[in-house]
Amino acid sequence: MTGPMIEGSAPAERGAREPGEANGVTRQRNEREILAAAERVFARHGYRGASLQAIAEQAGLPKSNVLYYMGSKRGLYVRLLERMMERWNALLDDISVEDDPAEVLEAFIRSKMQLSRRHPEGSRLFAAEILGGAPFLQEYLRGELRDWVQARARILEQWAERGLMDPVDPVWLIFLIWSATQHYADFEAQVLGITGRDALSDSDVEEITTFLTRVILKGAGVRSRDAVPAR
Amino acid sequence: MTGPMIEGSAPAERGAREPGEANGVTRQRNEREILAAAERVFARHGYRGASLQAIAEQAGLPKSNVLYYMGSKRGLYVRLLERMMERWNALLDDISVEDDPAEVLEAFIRSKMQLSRRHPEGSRLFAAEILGGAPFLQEYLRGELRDWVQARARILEQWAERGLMDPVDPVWLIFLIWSATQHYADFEAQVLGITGRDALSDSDVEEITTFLTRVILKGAGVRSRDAVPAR
DNA sequence: AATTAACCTGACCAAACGGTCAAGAACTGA
DNA sequence: TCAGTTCTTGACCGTTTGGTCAGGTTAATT
Repeated sequence: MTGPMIEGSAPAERGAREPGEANGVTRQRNEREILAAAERVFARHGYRGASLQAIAEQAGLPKSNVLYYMGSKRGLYVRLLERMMERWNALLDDISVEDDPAEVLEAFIRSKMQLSRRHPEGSRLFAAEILGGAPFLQEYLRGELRDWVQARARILEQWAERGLMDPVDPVWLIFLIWSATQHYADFEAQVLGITGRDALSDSDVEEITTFLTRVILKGAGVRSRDAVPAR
Repeated sequence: MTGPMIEGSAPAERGAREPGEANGVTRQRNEREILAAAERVFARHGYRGASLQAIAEQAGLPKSNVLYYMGSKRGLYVRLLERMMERWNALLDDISVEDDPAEVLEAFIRSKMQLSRRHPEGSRLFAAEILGGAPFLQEYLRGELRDWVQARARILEQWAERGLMDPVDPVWLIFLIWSATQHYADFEAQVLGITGRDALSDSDVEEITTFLTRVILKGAGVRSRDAVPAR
């Protein structure tokens, strides 16, 4: 465990950076290809089940080349997790008690849904990590993410106190939104199998988002500050 | 692919069965131990990531013995999936349009929640299988399970027509219940990390069940046939 | 006491695993 | 042109993988 959570995560500060661009360009292209391939393979098979050989093949490179850029399997995996956490942290970063509950909750559902849709592999990678007991993310869960949830829970509580929504447990409510949206990435195979679709279209996603917004907001008794119940 | 979904699943029809009971007892005990250990390991690492060595260690047996009883890794995995599907199929097997929507939906949420609680490893095993693209369960999803969902969706639609609930898409509603309940098994590590608990107690589960029932039923506009809004 | 079936397991196998390394190819700025 | 860096990759290493097998122990049946 030589530096967990950081290991192979700072590709910028190594060697010279100024020398033109060409080598930087090559590195960028290959790293992008490797990260994309690795995200798919890790998402599908989990950390242990993924093989560098499979990742290399999907990236169209020899295995040695993957190790040249990423250092180790562990480092590659950690780097993917960190990238996904960054995407997650960008979500709903600034909300306050003064905001409109309906607007905020709809924005939360909508942006979470889009995160699952834009990065389905990353979403599944995260799910696989948690499913396996979160060996790499335990600190993050008990620290950063916990604070994130607690802060938003407090706001929900204050909304409830002001009568803007029912006095439901805010943490359970956040988990409800979380699971409902996460489901469409993680359980995609099940959703497609049951609905008989090949893929979810944009309009499917829009329909599901509207459905979730309506049911969850109504279920939590959210009253919009303006009488308009969200477009 | 020599006989998918069936392979190692009929241990009864082999050799003699009548000869007393002692050998049958040994077999039962060892198989139980192996299945339990395998469920844990497969749930944690997925099919590819799980090793027979790890399973054998957890079961307290040499690797050869595991193979003696289970034949192959594939067969063992399939057998676990089938066992989990049986548990699932026992859920909410007989409902009709004449039933009370509130009662049925609460029973669904409650029994699904208990399934996740009673068999968390099996639940995670199933999740890992779906997460990996459901290579072993595709037929099941597109067949049996699809029919199961469609049948229940039709009943929900009829309830909506009779004005017993809002005209929401019944399939999305089933997925919502599914994801919300599944979450507490699959994302247990996250739930515990964020809430700062060591484990979910019975009363936690009861509280969550009540919360989910209230929010989802209210959100779907379910009106109990009797005016009583579910105990 | 002898037979037979069930159970047990260490030794072994080819393949795949993550990772190392040296040697060369390709491109860089001077 | 040339030194210097980055990039590329096949060969290789020790370990682990799923699976086989022969030879053994144990226990019920005759």
